[in-house]
Amino acid sequence: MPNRISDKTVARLSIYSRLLGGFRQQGKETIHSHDLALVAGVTPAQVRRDLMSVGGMGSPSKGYDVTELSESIEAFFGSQQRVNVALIGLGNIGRAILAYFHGRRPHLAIVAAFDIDSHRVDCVHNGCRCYPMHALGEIIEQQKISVGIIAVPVSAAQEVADTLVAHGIEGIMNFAPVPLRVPPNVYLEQVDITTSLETVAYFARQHTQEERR
Amino acid sequence: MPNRISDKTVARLSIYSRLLGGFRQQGKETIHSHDLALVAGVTPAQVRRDLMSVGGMGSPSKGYDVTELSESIEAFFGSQQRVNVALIGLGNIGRAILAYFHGRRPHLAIVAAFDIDSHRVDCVHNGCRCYPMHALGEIIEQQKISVGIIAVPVSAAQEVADTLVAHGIEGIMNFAPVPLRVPPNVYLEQVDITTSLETVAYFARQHTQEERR
DNA sequence: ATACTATTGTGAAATGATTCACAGCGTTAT
DNA sequence: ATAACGCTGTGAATCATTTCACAATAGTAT
Ligand SMILES: NC(=O)c1ccc[n+]([C@@H]2O[C@H](COP(=O)([O-])OP(=O)(O)OC[C@H]3O[C@@H](n4cnc5c(N)ncnc54)[C@H](O)[C@@H]3O)[C@@H](O)[C@H]2O)c1
Ligand SMILES: NC(=O)c1ccc[n+]([C@@H]2O[C@H](COP(=O)([O-])OP(=O)(O)OC[C@H]3O[C@@H](n4cnc5c(N)ncnc54)[C@H](O)[C@@H]3O)[C@@H](O)[C@H]2O)c1
Repeated sequence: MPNRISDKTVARLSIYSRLLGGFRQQGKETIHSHDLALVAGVTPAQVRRDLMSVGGMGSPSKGYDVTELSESIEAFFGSQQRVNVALIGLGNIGRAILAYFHGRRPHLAIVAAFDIDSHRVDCVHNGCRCYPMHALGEIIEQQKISVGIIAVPVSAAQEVADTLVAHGIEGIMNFAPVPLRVPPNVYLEQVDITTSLETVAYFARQHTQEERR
Repeated sequence: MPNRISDKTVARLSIYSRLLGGFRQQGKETIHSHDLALVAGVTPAQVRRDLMSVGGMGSPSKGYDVTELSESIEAFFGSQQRVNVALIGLGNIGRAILAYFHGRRPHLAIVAAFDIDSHRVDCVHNGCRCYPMHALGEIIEQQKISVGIIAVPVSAAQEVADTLVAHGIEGIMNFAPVPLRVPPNVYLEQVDITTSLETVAYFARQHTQEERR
């Protein structure tokens, strides 16, 4: 593969896509890199660079066609083919995520939840059934699930990851604050909220000190 | 300031700190960059680079003293001075976060929550009282709050951010999937879970295609 | 003591991401 | 028509981050 697209670019394309959806609804027909950059909080040059990845088809002095661009990015994300997601761990954060994603993106849906707690198993939250852990392999295969969200305690996270990998999962979003080991052919996204908050606290203090100078 | 420490390094230091805490508890006295790198999922060279920022005091063939290093990083994060955090929006994700951070880090605590919903106001969740929005300025000043977590709907996020900034907040962690505009002296961390999941789904599919080659 | 080994700390090189800057080109005005 | 404008697409430059590679060094064995 000659030019691989970086994860940063992919993340920004997702943001552009969401913003373009808004512009589309409010009837805006064209948009300039400058305007998209402003609302996305990036530079115009970066918008243009990123849009090259999806074959940026803008016109000078008219900018980009909102509908066309929106559809190009959707196509880039493969909206034609559905990605099914499993959620492991229906605790506080698991339930919040399930509620949040319910019915949001048609091509990207949480289709099954799993937990070891027998009180949670067999309940249906937001149109999604919770299965016992031993059903994991069977359901992943049946429902063609390719992405897993890990929302279990730290102590269980690596074991759950191993199980997911063993059943052929190709991407994992992990909320447990522990670095997971997965094979290189599985894409891993760590969402470490503790670390993020600690980083914010650190730089917040830095700013204060700089002002004092 | 000659050498500013990057946000990436700060985030990794937070991870090292947490891992070192574990090693400390289990009585490990020294650790090598290689071992810390393994559990943190980074390279040994990166660990050593990062530790230079906190004045890395390792010894050849003995490695780093776990207790000493742990305390150095804690000091780097300023554990002597408490950082007080406000949470705006006590919905699904707000409550999950409140439950999660309750009593976890002594020097970094959510001390007040805010919501416009009168049903939520005045309740106490996990030892944290929920105040009405109009009390924001007063409580921020009283409790010396310097960091805000935004967990309100997209439509209200920018307005809440502006209010926080107006009351002197210095760092914001934003869960609403919309890029916020804040002045450059306020540190902003976007936690965009939708975008993260979309990125995972994209690269998961990529991996599949590469395997097919 | 002395030699040997394994690991740190860190310049220097490599890699990756962002920004600059401008040629080329629709669009609009005249 | 033609000129003038302002924006896109992109090569090149800059900036940031990671990795390499090795001299310096503390511990260990002989
Ligand atoms: N709540 C938050 O805001 C938050 C923030 C950051 C990180 N996290 C992390 O997310 C994870 C979950 O947090 P939470 O607050 O939802 O915790 P929780 O205790 O409310 O939920 C954990 C769930 O996982 C289930 N579980 C435990 N072991 C399991 C296993 N082996 N297999 C399957 N399910 C299992 C439990 O039954 C429970 O339902 C933790 O690792 C936590 O550190 C949570
Ligand atoms: N739940 C998730 O897993 C999840 C994931 C990613 C992002 N988010 C984002 O986090 C935010 C909150 O999500 P949620 O699921 O908790 O939603 P929610 O509707 O459950 O909670 C929102 C809360 O904010 C309060 N609120 C609304 N307007 C307000 C205002 N102007 N000032 C103060 N409080 C106000 C509401 O009363 C409510 O309690 C949303 O922007 C959502 O997109 C949530």
